[in-house]
Amino acid sequence: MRNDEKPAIRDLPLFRGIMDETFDTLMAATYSQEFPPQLDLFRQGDRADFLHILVEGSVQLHTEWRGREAIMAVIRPVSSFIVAACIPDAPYLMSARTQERSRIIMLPTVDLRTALGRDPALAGAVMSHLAMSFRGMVRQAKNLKLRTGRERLIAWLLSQARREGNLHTFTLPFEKRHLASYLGMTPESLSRVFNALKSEGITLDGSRVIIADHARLAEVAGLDAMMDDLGPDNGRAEPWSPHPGSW
Amino acid sequence: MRNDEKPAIRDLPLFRGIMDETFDTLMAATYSQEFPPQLDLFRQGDRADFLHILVEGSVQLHTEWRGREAIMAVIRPVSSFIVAACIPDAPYLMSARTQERSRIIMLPTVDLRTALGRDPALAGAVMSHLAMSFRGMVRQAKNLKLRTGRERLIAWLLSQARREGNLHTFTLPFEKRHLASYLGMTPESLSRVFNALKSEGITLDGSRVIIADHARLAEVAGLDAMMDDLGPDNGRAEPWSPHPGSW
DNA sequence: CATCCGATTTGATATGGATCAATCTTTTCG
DNA sequence: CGAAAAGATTGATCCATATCAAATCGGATG
Repeated sequence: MRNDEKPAIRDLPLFRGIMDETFDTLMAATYSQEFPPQLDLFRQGDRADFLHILVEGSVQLHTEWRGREAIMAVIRPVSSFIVAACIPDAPYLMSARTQERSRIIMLPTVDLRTALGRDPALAGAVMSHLAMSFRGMVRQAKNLKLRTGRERLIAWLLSQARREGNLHTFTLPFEKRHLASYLGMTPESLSRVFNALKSEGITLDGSRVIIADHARLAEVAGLDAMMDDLGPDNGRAEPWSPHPGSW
Repeated sequence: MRNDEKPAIRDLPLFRGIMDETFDTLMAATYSQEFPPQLDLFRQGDRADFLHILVEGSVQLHTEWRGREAIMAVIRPVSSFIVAACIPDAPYLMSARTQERSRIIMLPTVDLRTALGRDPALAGAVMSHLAMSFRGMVRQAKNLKLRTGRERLIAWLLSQARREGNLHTFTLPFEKRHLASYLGMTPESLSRVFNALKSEGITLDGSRVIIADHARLAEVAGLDAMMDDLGPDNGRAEPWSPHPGSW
């Protein structure tokens, strides 16, 4: 592993509070690898042998069934992924492929498990990570059950703008067909919905998204802290009324 | 809390391996309550003050947005729920209501957190629980993205039959409109799909489901260990080929 | 056991979104 | 730079599923 990567990894939620000794032991057990774009890292059903940490590039977690496929998540650096498969030593539920050239640190689950037994703080960190992962997936399922494709797109665009820190404009971080897949629709439908959104003040210039009036749209679209990932403080503080209309 | 309930609770994945002292301390902090049917236990957005353990009855976790609502999970005894909201001290992402008369043990998150700091085994257990919860929600999201309503229903029926231990017949554990909501469709659609499934050898007698040829259907329907909850050993042992066609 | 009310089913219709096909754009690479 | 490939858009059509309305069914209750 390269030394300039260490600080960022050390600062991951997964490792932040743990003992230096634990961290060093873990890092000593890792392999670091550079992967070309579009490379399959593992497939759903494979035994989860490694905890992965994405240091550079980006990775798609996707799933396939009977010839259909859908992107479940896109990972960006620096973050760990598929922790949940490593803990119970179960097979991966999703496949992974690099989206672009990526550098990935791989930690054998054996070593993770050993460290877990030794450093309670690590267990705590893993716990938090899993809790947040779970909540993220709940959000995704809620989106799929309660919103139409159009609504999911608007919500995603607004959330993404917030994450990027620019409420007015940002560049799509992946191809439109992948966004479509992530949102659970076809590329054709996505294209049409984008067209329809012009009237709402959302315009496209290639892969650049321009949002005319973020605040108004967030209101109209029903952006919701319980359903959308609204940034770092998301769902912690509660500046909204928890029971609208209850008082 | 009633004493005859203790053994079942002690045996929860969440508490199984922990120290007796931890368990006793935790139990001493709990409130036990009996709730009538259809009672709201909490609503999404509420601060997560309690870890819940369902001892008797059944509970629906559901979610609402703009007048639409969907059931995300149905909990049956004995099991803990909404652990994931307690860990990071975040608001509930789902609302809960009793489906029938239910007895619920409530453990203040404060006490849970104290115990977590004292007993590493508890942290381990929570970790496992969260990992499995996450995987369950991934399965649900995969279902929604990759399958049609018809396919989701078939998969659910077959899985349910396995869980109940009778591959041939079982009784629906809740009303059809709730099943529809859980599967992400309207009651009308569910009814029509059931009708269409007669030709596949699935018949309905009131709330009794009869499956003519489970094995054949499981094959035809593409029941999949990576997507369906196939029972206790689900996704652990690997009696299937991880890469169909790879050798 | 008759009544009532909610759950379910059935029917008719509307619509979101998929599919298939063709064209246009952008990127890649010799 | 220019051809080829891949991605995106547009158009036409089809299908799954929602919606709205009405008719049954079935269980709870007095």
